Amino acid sequence: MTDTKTRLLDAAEALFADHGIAATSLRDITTSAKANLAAVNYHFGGKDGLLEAVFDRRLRPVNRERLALLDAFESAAGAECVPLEQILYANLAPPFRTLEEWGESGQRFMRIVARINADPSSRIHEAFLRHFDVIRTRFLAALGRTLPDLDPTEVERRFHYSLAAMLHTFCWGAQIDCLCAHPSDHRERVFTSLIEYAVAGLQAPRHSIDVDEMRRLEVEFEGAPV
Amino acid sequence: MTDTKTRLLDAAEALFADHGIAATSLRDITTSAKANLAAVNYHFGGKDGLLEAVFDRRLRPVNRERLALLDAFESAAGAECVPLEQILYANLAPPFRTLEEWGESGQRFMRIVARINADPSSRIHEAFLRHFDVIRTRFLAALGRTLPDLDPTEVERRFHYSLAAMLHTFCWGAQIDCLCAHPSDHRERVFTSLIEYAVAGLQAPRHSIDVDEMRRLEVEFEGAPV
DNA sequence: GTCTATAGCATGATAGAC
DNA sequence: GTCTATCATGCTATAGAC
Repeated sequence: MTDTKTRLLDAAEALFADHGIAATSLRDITTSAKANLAAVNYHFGGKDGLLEAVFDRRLRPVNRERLALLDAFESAAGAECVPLEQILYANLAPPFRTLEEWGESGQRFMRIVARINADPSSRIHEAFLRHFDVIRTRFLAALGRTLPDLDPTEVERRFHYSLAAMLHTFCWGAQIDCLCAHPSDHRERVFTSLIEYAVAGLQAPRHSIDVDEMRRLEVEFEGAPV
Repeated sequence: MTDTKTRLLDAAEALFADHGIAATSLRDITTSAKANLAAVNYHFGGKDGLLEAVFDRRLRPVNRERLALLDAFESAAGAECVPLEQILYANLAPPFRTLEEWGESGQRFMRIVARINADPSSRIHEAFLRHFDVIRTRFLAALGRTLPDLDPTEVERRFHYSLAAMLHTFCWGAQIDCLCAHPSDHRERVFTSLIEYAVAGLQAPRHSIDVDEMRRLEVEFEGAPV
């Protein structure tokens, strides 16, 4: 039998992911972990501490690996800028590897991450964001070097779009048909698909679309029978 | 004074968005709405009914407008396929318009949508998804016609990436510096930025990246000093 | 370090007067 | 349609035995 602390973390991770964080009570967790109700307060100081410990445990190694990968690619590039696909690979490969190595548990964890990310009102949201401070800075810098002609504001926007696509995939991967149509090579395909999409998006030419023209088209058809 | 039902909807929308759904009690809502505690059960049958009514109220007109726009562009295209940017415009313009027309209230609503979307365990999640059944089918069909050479599975994946970028923007728009650096023309810029990014992403060439090569590069640097 | 027991409070829902 | 009053349940957190 693993120790109480680990059993609590495992149980909390599973329940938070499956039923939501707010909907999961300490009773649910301690019952599932076959631990005592008071154990949570003893080991983690409360529910918030437990939640923080849950994502600390997995997020820390993932983000360390992300930085290591970016370092490696930057070394390989020397004075050149790092190719876009390598920057995205450095960002995506570690969580995907976690998904594989941790199995069900990894999938559940990613769903928790997606949920906290979408809920800025969560009390631990700030602590959550702090995990990404360095990541954000380093990856934005790398992207800026590779896309020198793009307004830094626009670089940041597009970086966020790419992160959103990734998080959405982790959150929905198990449920959207198209994302798991072929279970065997599923993850590998999605991984490649995400990078291809984001590389193209990040490189999108500016002023390539004419919004006003579509507005005109829209007005033309206003009041047309629906 | 507006009627109780509307006041309850307004109060619930604001509180759900600002503090989260689970963290908002019926007491918070009825107090804020200057209504009686029992009013929620009378008008909506309970908390879930209220939540469903909250997003029904705004989602229905937005999705109706989406379909109307797509219809208009398909009419304009005749036998041709609808250009990608028009399909994305039809999907994006209605929620952006809502954001403008409803002001603060619209922003809050979008945050609720993003939150429910990221939380598949919510009891009303199924009801939520039903709002998008027709949208999903119609837009996927249009995309498939415009991208005939792309595997339908891949079309669906990329459609999801694009939706994710949009939702993420609605959820974070007010908080990420880069998304609101220039308040005056902020929304117009983000709107255009999103379409440019998604159009490029949807058109991404397949097999344009070599994952294995990056894996080799990674192994080469394995164990390098971090 | 783990347990039992319980304090102290907030919750969603409802019954029934008006 | 709106109110008051209350029920039954669930919650987190803690005190104190072992």
